[in-house]
Amino acid sequence: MSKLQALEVVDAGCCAPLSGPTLAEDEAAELAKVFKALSDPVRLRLLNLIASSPGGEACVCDLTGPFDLSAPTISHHLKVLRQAGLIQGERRGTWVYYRPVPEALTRLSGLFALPGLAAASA
Amino acid sequence: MSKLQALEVVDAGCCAPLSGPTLAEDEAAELAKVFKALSDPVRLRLLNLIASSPGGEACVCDLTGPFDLSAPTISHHLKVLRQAGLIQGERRGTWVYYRPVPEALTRLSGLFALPGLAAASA
DNA sequence: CTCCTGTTTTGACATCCATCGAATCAGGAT
DNA sequence: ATCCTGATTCGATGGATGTCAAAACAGGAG
Repeated sequence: MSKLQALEVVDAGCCAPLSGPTLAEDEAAELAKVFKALSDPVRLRLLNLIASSPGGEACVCDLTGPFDLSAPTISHHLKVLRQAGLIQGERRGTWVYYRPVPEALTRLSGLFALPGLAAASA
Repeated sequence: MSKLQALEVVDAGCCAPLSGPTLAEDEAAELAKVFKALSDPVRLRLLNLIASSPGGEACVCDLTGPFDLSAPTISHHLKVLRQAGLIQGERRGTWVYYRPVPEALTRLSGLFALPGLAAASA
């Protein structure tokens, strides 16, 4: 049980846009978990910090500083993001490094694609 | 105050991807509200029903049936989606019709765009 | 081995949220 | 005017969630 990259979210249908065919109840429930993980400002900033880090990964030790929160709280938020399948962690010696899961992000991107629209800026 | 399309969410920066430059605290807070609105299975299905309706809009009277929930609860969820700027409502006579706000959806789509990736399927 | 540092888990607590019934508002019909 | 139906708001309640301190775990250094 020391696997840090375990995803607990079932990988349901990948790319059907929200404006597509009817969303099944279990698909909706599964997607809701992902959005719940994103529904906290701290987790959003954590994901942003990780995704924008050079090398595509960030050490937990660098993620605690930017916040006025205790280490357990940061660890809790990282766990939520991990269980949502948005990030994955790896231990290297003393430190743990997190990186985004690209498939999860691109999947979300496709979710909001609109049928007729190519790109609507502002 | 009978305006049903009032958006209470400040329209912060439109399209900077999550993997882009550092997310400011207030941007993160504002975005978190939007994701919180999406973090409920019922609201996800409501948005899906609305977005996939012929004519791009759906009557509230048609949104109550698919759920085993009371009308006040559905109304509550619609209000949350509305206040997040994801849908907008209009009263026509006895009935109220909701439609998605395209800019809100395309903005979210851009959020998850990955720097190097054009499109990663599956 | 014993420390020490980084990270996660545990347990508790305050706050928030989804849901309901009852009441209220909006608008058409009689 | 009075009714009736659709939709929202109000008030209450059980359950989920963010936060912390304390404890436990992981791994390197002395």
